[in-house]
Amino acid sequence: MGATKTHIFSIRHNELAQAAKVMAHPARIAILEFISKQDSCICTDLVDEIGLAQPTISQHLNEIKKIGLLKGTFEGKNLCYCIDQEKWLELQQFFNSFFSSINQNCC
Amino acid sequence: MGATKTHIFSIRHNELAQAAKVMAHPARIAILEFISKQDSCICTDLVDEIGLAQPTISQHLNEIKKIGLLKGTFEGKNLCYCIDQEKWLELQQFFNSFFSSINQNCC
DNA sequence: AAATGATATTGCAATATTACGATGATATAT
DNA sequence: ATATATCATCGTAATATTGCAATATCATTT
Repeated sequence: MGATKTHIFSIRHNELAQAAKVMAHPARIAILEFISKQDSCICTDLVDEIGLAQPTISQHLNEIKKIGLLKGTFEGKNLCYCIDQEKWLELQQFFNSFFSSINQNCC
Repeated sequence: MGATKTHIFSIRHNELAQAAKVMAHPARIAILEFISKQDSCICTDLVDEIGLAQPTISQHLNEIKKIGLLKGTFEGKNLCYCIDQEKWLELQQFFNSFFSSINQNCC
C-alpha cells in the first residue's frame, strides 16, 4: 500500500497527473518563472533567488528536466538551463484541453 | 526537514502549486473527468468506475473539495458532487496566465 | 598539476501522500 | 424499529517527497 496504482489509469490520465506533479511545488513554479525572466540561467542564481540549498534546487531542476521542460547545456561550469518552448506550449495545450473538456454542469 | 518550506514562497506560487497538486494524481484527474460526464454523481459509481476502495475515493474527493472545485449535496445518501464551474474557470485562467507568462526564450 | 567554482550525486532524516480495513453516521426501505 | 445502502472518518502500513550535509564530478584558472 501507499504507492499510486498507476496501472489502473489511462496513459493520458497518468501523463496529465505527472505533468501536474512537476508544478505541484512552489519551488518549481518559482524556478520556472525565474528562468523565464533570465537571459541565461545558472543554478547558483537560483539558490540565491529561491532560498533553498543547492542540492535541493538541483533536485527540483531534475524533476522539471525529467518531463523535458528544460533544454540547454547540462554539464560543466556555468550551465544554461532554458525552458523548452515547444514542450512548454505542448503542455499548455494539454492542460487547456483538459480544462476545456470539464465544462458541463449537472447541479 | 521533509516539509515544503511554504513560507519562503509567494502566495501566488503556493496557490498555483496547491492547485497543481490536486491534479497531480491520476485518480483525481479521472474523478474530475468522470463527474463532468455524469448528470448526477455518486461516490459508489466512482468506486466502480475508478477501481479504488471507497475510503480512498472519498479521500481524493476531499482533496478536490478542499480547493473549492466541488459543489452540491455532501451529506446523506446518494450524494451529488458537481464541479463548480466558476471555480473551474478561475483555475483554468490561473494556469493559463502562468503558462502564458513563461514564454521568453533565452537559448 | 593544484586550486577554485559550479553543479550533480549520495545518504539520510523528517514529513506527506496513498491506500485500505474497520468502523461510524445517516438516509431510505422493509 | 431493523436492515440496507451510501458515504465519512479513523487508524495504520507502505511508499513518495522534501530538504540538506557531505561528497563527488568536472571545467576553468592560476
